[in-house]
Amino acid sequence: MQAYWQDGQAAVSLNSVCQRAGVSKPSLYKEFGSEDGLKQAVLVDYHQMTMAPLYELLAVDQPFETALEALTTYILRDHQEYGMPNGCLFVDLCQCRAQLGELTGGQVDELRELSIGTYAKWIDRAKVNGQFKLAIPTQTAALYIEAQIACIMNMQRHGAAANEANAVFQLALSVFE
Amino acid sequence: MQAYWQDGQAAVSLNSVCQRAGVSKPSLYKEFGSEDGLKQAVLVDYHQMTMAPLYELLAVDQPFETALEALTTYILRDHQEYGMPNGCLFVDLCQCRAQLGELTGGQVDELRELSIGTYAKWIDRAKVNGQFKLAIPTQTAALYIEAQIACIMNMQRHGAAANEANAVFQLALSVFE
DNA sequence: GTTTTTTATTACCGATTGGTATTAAATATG
DNA sequence: CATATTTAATACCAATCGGTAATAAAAAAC
Repeated sequence: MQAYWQDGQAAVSLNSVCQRAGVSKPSLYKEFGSEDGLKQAVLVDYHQMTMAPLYELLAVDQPFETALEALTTYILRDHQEYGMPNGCLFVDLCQCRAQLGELTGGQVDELRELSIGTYAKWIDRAKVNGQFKLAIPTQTAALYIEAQIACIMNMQRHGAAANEANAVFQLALSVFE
Repeated sequence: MQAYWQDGQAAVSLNSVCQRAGVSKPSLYKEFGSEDGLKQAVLVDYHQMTMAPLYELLAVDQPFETALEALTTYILRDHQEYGMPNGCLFVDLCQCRAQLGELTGGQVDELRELSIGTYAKWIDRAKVNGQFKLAIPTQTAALYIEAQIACIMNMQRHGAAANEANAVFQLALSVFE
């Protein structure tokens, strides 16, 4: 996960993974079956570690504005502080969707649906509570949030200054205020 | 250019380029020196064809709102109609910046500066004319525009429905209204 | 303590990568 | 027409890719 996250999934070979993990190639194949299987397993782990917490955050019953702030704080937290590479492994995988194997590709699709569905539910709740004032379809808003998160993850990974990325993200989310 | 644009620069080998172009490998090397040289040349061409027109659009002396509409129209035009692949070759290269060679990487940096600089000049002009009301640094706004364009190009390339991508982009640019 | 069974390693597979030396074809010169 | 010169294609290079068969080491069973 560390290697894929840090160097970009497409730039990391199986050989280098084995070398880095101090594991022989047949051992890795015994465990994951194929490169595709490894990537899928990594993605599931990554999702559990870094994305699931965000969904829980949005499931909490609190004012839309408060949740929006919590989301912003979570997304813009300094990865380095937690010993994590910049950027987002999931975003990286989404962008290379066409080059992925069956397992990883399917997992990506599944998690994208989950992601957008979570945003949509959150927004629908806010609409019911009268806290979401914008007159746009829920789906559009959900896609917008997903896109903006991906956008900022790309900026962070590309090495953009933290304050610049933060400013861009806050500007993007200001449409909801 | 067609191959890189359509399939993603990283997924296209030199061999396949030669095969596709009906050119032998030594001939290609005579012309471009290396894969790095080919990609740089492709990028320069791509920029001239699809990005330079946008800059010219922003250089025209017209109200900010009008230019914003022109920008939106240009960005959201249907690529298929013009026989172009979806997405943006430049955005693709930016996202793989770390994996690029010296020539292509340098060219990417140069064109990114040009791109952001162009947006910044446009916004500064709008500020002087009192047409840009938002109280944010020019650099932030320029980065924001670049990010939103990249964002929508990614959506288009990923196969998002045109109306969804359009809605997201228009929502993003609505912060300037 | 010897034999079986499991575990993990080395060494290899064909395919493909970017890149070139060598050779054949075509053009220009005499 | 024959020779020199340029142009381009075939055939090859080492390195690396994902993946696996053969084999050595360790653990379990007797």
